[in-house]
Amino acid sequence: MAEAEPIRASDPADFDAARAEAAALTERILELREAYYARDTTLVSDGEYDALVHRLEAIEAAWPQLAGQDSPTQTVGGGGLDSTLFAPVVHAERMYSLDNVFSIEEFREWAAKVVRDAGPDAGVSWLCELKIDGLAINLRYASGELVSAATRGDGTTGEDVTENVLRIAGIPRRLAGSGHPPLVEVRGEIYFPVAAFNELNAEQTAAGERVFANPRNAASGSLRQKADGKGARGADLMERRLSRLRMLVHGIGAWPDPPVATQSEVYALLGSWGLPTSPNFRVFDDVDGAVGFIEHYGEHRHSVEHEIDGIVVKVDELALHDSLGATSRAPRWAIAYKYPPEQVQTRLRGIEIGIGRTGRATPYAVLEPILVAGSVVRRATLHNQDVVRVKGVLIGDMVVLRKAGDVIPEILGPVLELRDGSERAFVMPTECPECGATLAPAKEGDIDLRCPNTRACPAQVRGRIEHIGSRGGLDIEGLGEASAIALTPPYGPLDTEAGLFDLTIDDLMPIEVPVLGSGPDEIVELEARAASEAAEAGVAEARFDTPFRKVVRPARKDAPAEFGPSSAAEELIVELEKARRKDLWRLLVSLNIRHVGPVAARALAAYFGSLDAIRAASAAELAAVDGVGPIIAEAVLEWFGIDWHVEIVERWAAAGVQWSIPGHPGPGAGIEGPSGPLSGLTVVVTGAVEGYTREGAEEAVIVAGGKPSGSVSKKTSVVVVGPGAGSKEAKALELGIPIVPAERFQELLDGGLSAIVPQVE
DNA sequence: CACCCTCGAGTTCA
DNA sequence: CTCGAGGGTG
Repeated sequence: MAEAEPIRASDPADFDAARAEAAALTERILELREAYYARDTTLVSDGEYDALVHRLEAIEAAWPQLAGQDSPTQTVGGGGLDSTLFAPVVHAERMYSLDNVFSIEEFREWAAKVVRDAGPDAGVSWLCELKIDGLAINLRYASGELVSAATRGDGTTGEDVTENVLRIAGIPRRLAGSGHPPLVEVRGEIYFPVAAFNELNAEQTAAGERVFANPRNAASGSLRQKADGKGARGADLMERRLSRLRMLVHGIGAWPDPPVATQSEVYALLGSWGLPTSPNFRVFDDVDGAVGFIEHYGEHRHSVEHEIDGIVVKVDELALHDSLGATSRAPRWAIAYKYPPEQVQTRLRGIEIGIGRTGRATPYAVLEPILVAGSVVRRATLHNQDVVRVKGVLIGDMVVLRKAGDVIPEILGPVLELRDGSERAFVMPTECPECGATLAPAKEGDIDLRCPNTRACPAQVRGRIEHIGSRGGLDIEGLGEASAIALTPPYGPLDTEAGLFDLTIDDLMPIEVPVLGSGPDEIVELEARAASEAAEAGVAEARFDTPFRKVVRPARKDAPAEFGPSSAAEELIVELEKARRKDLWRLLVSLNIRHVGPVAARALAAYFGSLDAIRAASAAELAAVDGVGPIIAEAVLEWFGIDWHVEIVERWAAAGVQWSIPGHPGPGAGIEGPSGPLSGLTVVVTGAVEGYTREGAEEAVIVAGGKPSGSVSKKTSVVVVGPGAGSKEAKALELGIPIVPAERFQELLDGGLSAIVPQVE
């Protein structure tokens, strides 16, 4: 294996260097290939040629936006494709590739040059369309009949995939209308819709097959399948894959004198022939319009059914195409603006275990840091040991990484081609990395392993305390992840949450945590680093942060420094004081009873009115509450059966926590929510609503008598949509559910749906 | 008993 | 955000 130089994607300064090197490599490889295939000349050894290709692959792995379908790593001779399987087809007119730009600045430079070259009198308009991440295809029609469908290949010669293309929905064998030219080539892109691509990869994973790195590879792989001795299962699978492909056309070739003057008219013509054209294109007569288009789709890449890896900008006037001409590779009248990639490859350095607040052991991937969709990712969850096995990743693998829903990093699978034998399998540890207890399944046959040391495992105590402070719990400002770390062993005094409300400023002041970074599982590493740094500097001790203490008076030469509480410490004590009288349901959530989150807790609190009543209830009485079934009832009973749990309740009560709803008439009463303008309505709030936090908006819905919900379904009555809304708005439209703009949220709260509906389209 | 909702839990980074 | 699983309903 040609072990390439380490390449870092996070350094933008390196990008230009990588791009230049990739261009040079591409040129050299194509030159060697041309000599080999066309002139039967071997200029370098096979080994040297392979080294060049590997180097290019390594660069493309680090900067996927450099890997286009015309890269030598993608075309004949690069990926070990067996081109003999498909008959070669010589395109009637050469299929060009496009030059790329990677910034608005470069795009403007290109546009300025086009305007200059077009001449002073030419009015240039810009046709902008989405660059589909798919596979370029050339359809040849003779007098309206499809005679062949071929891949792009090297631009001159492609592969005949007519058989398979004919099974793709929407590609006509015979063009609609009449007056077709004796010969025309229609250029387009075959692609996998994103939803189908995700399904396909899930199926591949389940079947133990390799995942496709991107929709382009998936489209290519599907289209190159051969119907042969694979049996009924193979044929069926092939049919299923082909039926999921789609195509959009975006150009013509080999037609010397088309009866149109602009590219946009070409699209209208193609549409009239019954060919699928994209609805998402626009023509602008100034460059700013094109820039706006590029920026718009940069933010809405997921609002179309196919993957977009950029925007193609073409000069609309066909006359200018001729006068501008082309270089040897690409036309001068079109350019591809490439967005940064959302799917990348990086090295899997290791797999470690995290312990959650319920004790569940979760393996997560430690990755070579890499830039994906706008942020540097270092870790990604692997859920459990089964998922690790199913994904088939080994420690040391290059892995394909993406951000699911643009947020959560997800490992899709290993890049098998880049294995060199040094990778090793992950072995699930048998001991809790935080407390050393033996991990075991909670029940016979469970996949998840758990740390059984519920009471004392520092990771679990820390997790529970963080949960208590969270928005869905007691919502204590100043009690987040960092404070939870500081308050629990090995740094703080809380070995369980029972003592939370007994904390005083004096307890907080002595706390010290290692100064570097944050994050529970990095602590060990950080301590080591802090210690070694301290040793190097000749200091006796590692450097520590004191989150709850600050120097009040600087030390004079011979006097010791004086300390006082930090504002964080004072805030925490004040917030804890306030928390003692928060709603009963919040206190219930804070007990960390399994399956009891904000919703179940609200139901229980409203029905019973006090913790004593809940504690006194039988399983049947608990399950009588709407939204509570046998499992939750059993979890509640079990929770109260454990001594140290009861101790939490008692110590909190002794510290002034109010375990009841004042004025509640007793069990069984008070099940009616407040009635108001929104009675009986289920309301989903998505995006930003001015004047409200998400929590606050939900609270407001409850006060108005409505039921807030996080997901849109048939049962949803109305969806409030603010700026930044995502898939929920689309879902609401799909289901025909009324949508209310955020500005009118207040009207909705005051007057109910009837105040809004007559004015909603 | 087979659905379809909804809820809970885990999760990443700025 | 996504997954899996609890709970309610036809």
